[in-house]
Amino acid sequence: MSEVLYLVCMARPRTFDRDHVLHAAERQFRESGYNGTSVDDISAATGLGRGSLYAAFEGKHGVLVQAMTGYFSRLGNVPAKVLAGPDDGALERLHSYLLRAVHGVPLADDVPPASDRAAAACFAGKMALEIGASDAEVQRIAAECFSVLVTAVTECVRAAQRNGDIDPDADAEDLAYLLLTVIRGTDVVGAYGHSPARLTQIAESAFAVLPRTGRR
Amino acid sequence: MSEVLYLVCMARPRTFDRDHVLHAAERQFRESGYNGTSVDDISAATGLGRGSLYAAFEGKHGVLVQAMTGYFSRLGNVPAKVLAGPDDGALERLHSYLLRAVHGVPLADDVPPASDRAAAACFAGKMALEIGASDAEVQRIAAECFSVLVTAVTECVRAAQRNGDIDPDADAEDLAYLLLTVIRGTDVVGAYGHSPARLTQIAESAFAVLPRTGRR
DNA sequence: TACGTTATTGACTGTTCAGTACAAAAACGG
DNA sequence: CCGTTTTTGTACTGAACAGTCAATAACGTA
Repeated sequence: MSEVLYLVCMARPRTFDRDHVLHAAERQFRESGYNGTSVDDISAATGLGRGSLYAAFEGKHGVLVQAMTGYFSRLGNVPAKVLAGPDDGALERLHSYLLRAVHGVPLADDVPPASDRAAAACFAGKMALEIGASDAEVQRIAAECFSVLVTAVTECVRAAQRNGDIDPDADAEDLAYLLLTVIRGTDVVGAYGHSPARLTQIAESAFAVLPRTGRR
Repeated sequence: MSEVLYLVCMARPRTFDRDHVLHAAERQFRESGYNGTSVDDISAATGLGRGSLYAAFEGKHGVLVQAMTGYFSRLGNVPAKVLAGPDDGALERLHSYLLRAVHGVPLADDVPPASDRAAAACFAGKMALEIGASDAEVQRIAAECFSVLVTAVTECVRAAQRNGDIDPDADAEDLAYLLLTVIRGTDVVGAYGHSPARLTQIAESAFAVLPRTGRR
């Protein structure tokens, strides 16, 4: 055969932006859930044909996994960034984070406050609750997302403790788990149809009950 | 014809127990979600043929709605019963309820502590999060479940306030929403794969941060 | 301009889906 | 034992499903 080893040879470049496609798929999964979304839905939402989808990712499940990974790498470090800073303002950063988080998770700088409820809930959490019990990989990614949040919030609580705002006897990690459980809980409560004002109130209550220094 | 008007004539009675069937369907929906459950799955889980299913309920969606309604009427009044009582023990009842709720919602008297995680999460909450955004009826039923919980917990918080255990200046309903948000949140956190011990810790933390009388 | 390579496209496959139709069987009062 | 009504299981239907594939298009290189 005349195979002359064309080692350096460019082929047709892909015309879509990978991250953009995964983000569109994420929106679709958010809206309809995993089992409620068909490959055609993904195809329509992303503009990619079925063939391209199977070539670039690995079928429906591959799209989900990579969309979750993309979600994580896009927003996973936002809370840490938002919560980091001098001990002085730690409590206020925690307060501000809580209020924002219940309305549209790790808000990126440019992302609007949350178009609707479905877009606000934690993507990883929603997928974990739907299929995490029977999909170890999904559960793993979701757990990783949450773990990063726990670390960031714990660190901020510790900062507030150092600054004398939060009771130094309290376990910082326990408080972090509590606050993040509240945030995840608002995803469910929001799904019941409660108003944003109610969710804000819940976040304020959670902040208000934090054990402050010198109160007892 | 020889139609002699047999007006009074009993026909074949159904052999299955309606509530039992709906409970089995609930377990299936819990395990696989709504969109992840096929009518054949329901048929297998309940032991009923398709014909009987469509005759007794109204297709898949009808089974879900009636299973949720059954869930509500089966367990909806349990929290109120568990939380009701003299002001004296209100705080302890709240404590006990919190601890039990995170491991397997409105525990009935005979129901074991929760076979697995999927069985522990609130059925209404899980369905609401999966399809509530596009299914008004499901959202309505779920919201009704939650509303009853809020009422029961609020009442218990008020009792604890009257007894001097909880800060009387705190808004009882706000605290109830907060506690219930924590409970719902543990459904999500549990889906991440966290241990029951962790969920217990979260519940204990939530209880510990409740504003007590005379602390400030 | 011709070639190798990869992306894209849309049609195709066999399967599974929700819902319907229907015949057979079962259980009751008479 | 009979007539009636309901249950019950099965077979069917058209649509939707996930996944595959061959043909075509677009590129850098020679």
